Amino acid sequence: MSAKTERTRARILAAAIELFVRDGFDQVTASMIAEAAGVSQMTFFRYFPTKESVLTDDPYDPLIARAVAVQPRELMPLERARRGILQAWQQVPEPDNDGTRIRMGIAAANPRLRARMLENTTATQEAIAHALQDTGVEQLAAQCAAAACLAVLHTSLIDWALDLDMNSTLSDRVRYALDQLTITKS
Amino acid sequence: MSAKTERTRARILAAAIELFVRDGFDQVTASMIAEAAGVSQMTFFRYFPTKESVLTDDPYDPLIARAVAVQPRELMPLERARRGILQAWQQVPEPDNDGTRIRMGIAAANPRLRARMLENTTATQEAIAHALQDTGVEQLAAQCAAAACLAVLHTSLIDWALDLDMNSTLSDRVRYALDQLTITKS
DNA sequence: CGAAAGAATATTAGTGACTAACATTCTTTC
DNA sequence: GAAAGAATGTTAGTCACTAATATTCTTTCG
Repeated sequence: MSAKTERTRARILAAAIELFVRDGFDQVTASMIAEAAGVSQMTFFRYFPTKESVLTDDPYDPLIARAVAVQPRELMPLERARRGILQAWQQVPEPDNDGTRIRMGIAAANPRLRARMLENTTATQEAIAHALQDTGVEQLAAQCAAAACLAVLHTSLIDWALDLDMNSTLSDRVRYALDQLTITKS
Repeated sequence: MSAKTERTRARILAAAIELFVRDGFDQVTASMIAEAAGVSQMTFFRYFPTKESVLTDDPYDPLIARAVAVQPRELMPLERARRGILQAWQQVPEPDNDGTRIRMGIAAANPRLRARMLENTTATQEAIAHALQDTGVEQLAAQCAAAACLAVLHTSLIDWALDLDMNSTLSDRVRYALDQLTITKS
């Protein structure tokens, strides 16, 4: 119910990553992963609903919405979303540079997987938008602010995952990326 | 090579839309569309590489990149991308409220299709980002500006497609949405 | 300890989105 | 009006994913 389940899951995930790295995501079939992990194809899909979910399932952030809701109401919607995400992000530990970064790197290199990752942020986007709307922001404005911030967050994640030289930390990039949303035109 | 081809394509498209509207995207198979259009399943895939592409293929944007590249270099990257998209958009005719809007409405209601639409903007995003980088903008900054603008554009398209009351035109919304990216904080 | 309950897994078979290979039927052109 | 070339059909196959049912662990409790 738990110990074995977790071991199996870990085995499948490790086998999948290894094959993806070696042969490329599209060249690897679900059956190949299953065989490498010593389970049946059926079992693979019990642990991961889709082949893509091996890479793109990330239990992102329910706390972002709360951080957005708390921002001062005088600010413009975009600025409130921006600051909320920034604050929420600082409370999250820097992701381990082993697993997460490798998985993100594979996903970042594949357009379909990138789109999938963005799709997974839909819930967060809705949550942010609703938090803004609850304090009087118009619907389209709220959706746009949320979408822009998450797009930028997503972009910085990809940039980090693809930067093999590891020039700076992820949170540095997130901060920098979110700053791009500030137009400081004189 | 042309007359017949176009007629066939139109027949397939019309049949697909009708079935999608009646039964829902996921309930309709490619074979059903083919049969309704009086062609073989093979022929369907010759005209539309994927079932999703019936709805999500939009030859929008090669001109956007050019419009971005032309913007004054003194402006911040985000502002340049924003104005470029805005100008490019104004040169495009308001989409016919029949076909386009119905198709977009179906796509907007389905998370997988929304992701597909976003994926299709990848090329445009790269083009915008490169146009900015060619004038000295840093890579991550350029990518962020492009991603934010396209996310907002995408958001306004969805909003328009799902607004059954048709309160305002698409270009009105695009303008409004892009304006959200301007933080006019004192 | 040992059997019954419950979870995890395997097997088999099927659907639906696509693709490749090849044959066949238009259309066009000279 | 036939030859060249394009569009279409047929057949068969792969791969992601699902449903149903059988089977093998694990656990737990008497």
